[in-house]
Amino acid sequence: MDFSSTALRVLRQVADSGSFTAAASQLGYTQSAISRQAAALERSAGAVLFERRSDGVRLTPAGLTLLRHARTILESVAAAEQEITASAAPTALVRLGMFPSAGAVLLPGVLARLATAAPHITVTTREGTTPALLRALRAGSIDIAVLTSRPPHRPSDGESPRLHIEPVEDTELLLGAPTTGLFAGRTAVHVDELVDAPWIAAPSTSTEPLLGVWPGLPGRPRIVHTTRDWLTKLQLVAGGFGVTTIPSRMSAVLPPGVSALRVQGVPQEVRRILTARLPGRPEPGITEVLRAVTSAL
Amino acid sequence: MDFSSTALRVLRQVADSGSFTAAASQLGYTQSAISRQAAALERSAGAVLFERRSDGVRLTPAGLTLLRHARTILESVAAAEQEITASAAPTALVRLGMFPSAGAVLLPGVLARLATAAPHITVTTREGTTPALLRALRAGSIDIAVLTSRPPHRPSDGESPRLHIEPVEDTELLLGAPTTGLFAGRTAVHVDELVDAPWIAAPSTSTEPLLGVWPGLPGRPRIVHTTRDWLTKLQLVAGGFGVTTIPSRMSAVLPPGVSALRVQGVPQEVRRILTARLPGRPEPGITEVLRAVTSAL
DNA sequence: CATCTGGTATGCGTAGTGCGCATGGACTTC
DNA sequence: GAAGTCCATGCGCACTACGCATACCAGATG
Repeated sequence: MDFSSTALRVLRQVADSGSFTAAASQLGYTQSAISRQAAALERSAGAVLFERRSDGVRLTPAGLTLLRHARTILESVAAAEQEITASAAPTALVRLGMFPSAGAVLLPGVLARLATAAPHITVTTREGTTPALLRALRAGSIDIAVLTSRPPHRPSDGESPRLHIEPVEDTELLLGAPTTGLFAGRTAVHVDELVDAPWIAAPSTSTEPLLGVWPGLPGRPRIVHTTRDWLTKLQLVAGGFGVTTIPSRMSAVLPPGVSALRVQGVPQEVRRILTARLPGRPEPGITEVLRAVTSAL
Repeated sequence: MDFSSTALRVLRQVADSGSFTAAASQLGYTQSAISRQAAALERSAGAVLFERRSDGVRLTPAGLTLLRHARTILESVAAAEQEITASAAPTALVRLGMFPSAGAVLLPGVLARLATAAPHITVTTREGTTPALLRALRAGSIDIAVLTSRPPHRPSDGESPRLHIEPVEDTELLLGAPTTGLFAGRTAVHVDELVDAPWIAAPSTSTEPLLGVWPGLPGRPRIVHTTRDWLTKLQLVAGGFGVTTIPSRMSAVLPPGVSALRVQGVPQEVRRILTARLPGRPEPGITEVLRAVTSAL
């Protein structure tokens, strides 16, 4: 019989929320994850803890028993956390989440700016997709999310609490192509030249609009490599193995052998960079970091 | 900040034992595992908890703080366990650990015997290597270990507590070969016929004496397939893709196409089957299962 | 009844974690 | 300095956690 504190938190939240789905959105997980956590908890407790009903979940007697202990355990955990972190250095911590290419193109600028403007702030970062970052934000595991969106820039999702969203900059999607070869010496290409191009894309989950390939091309694109890592992508392009899309700000950090080209013959592809945070008055450190993100661009 | 109860148990045991190594053997882990658990615990607590000294480990102030809370948390966990299992059915549970091929050749017999002789006993089983089973036994996560040993049958390991070990049966190692083909119609082979045979072995960790290949053959054996699974092994043999060693008791459950042959020209290879349990007077359920194991053979 | 709208379970694929094995470095003891 | 402690760590493997997509189920609504 072995419990992790996350499992106990799940139990508590399910008890408080009355359903797996609600608990999931409170905790920043998907419903699937909560369902499995619940099943695992029952397995490790050796008893049925949840009574699944058509309108949600209620705790069985065994579940209520465990809940009682879970609350005291979680209190102890919180107390321990309190005591231990109290003795540590009191530097302000801001947890930043951002879309993957932000790490290369704007994180260094943000950190550099903060190092002089607000050296007492410690920034930790993590990467993620837009939905993952929004979940993390609502769950309180990050303080700021740096996102991209494509037009039309509707308010991302309709869940509550409404997030405080602020546009930072509109940027243009460009084509990353080998400096030598087919497009050598050019500064732009026509979209018709791309229909049969070999693309280097991100692994897609069939739900996302296929990152890395120019949007709206007719037919099925010819994807020759897939990788999540930007350095890999760019080195593949430099090696002449394909082309990929790049945000315009990334042209500042392209390795030798890769050129950024505009694409003509179609309307500009605009990507908006924006920040999201929970509503209400932010802590001063968060404001400081938001300012650094805005001005680093 | 997220703690699993195993991590807290590790903390407590390290505090009580005074070293990672001692805690490891108490808890049935390797030293390596404890070292990593400790590092992970420090990472998740965000503080240095252990002071590594040349003669062991002592807790830092932060470690002592967490230890205090860990004890109360573990008490709550134990209390929860108590309450929940108290309301469950009071069937005796015996946890059996055994070497891999025992599952096929003797577990069915043991369970059948128990079903009539002691139907109130619930038996759970797991497989493992001899050292893993001995660790589990000492750690209290299994009640009985069913092991094999090869001569000389020395007392397995010298650690304390001394285990209560009882031989069950001596059995002979045989050769599993395709019924048709090179050895068709034979009941025995000479060891010289095996020097260039294609072997189907278990994946070896270079520390074990290479299971599945006849021991003591000159030269390096020609291993054509490796698998841990007995059914796979036997089906490969049946298909004529190689030969392997089998314990003599398994000849009762060989699939069609596989024959068990004696090996001549060398002394019999004897494998002893034995049971191990912690010393002292065993619970009645354990005695019952031990008796079933002995008499099922 | 058909359908829709809440809910939970589950197959699948992937990234991450836990752990054993082997080894290496630091320190103590003889 | 040789041997015996101890802890840390690279490697490989199996397992787990989780997200996505989908299936399924019960009650409300047409």
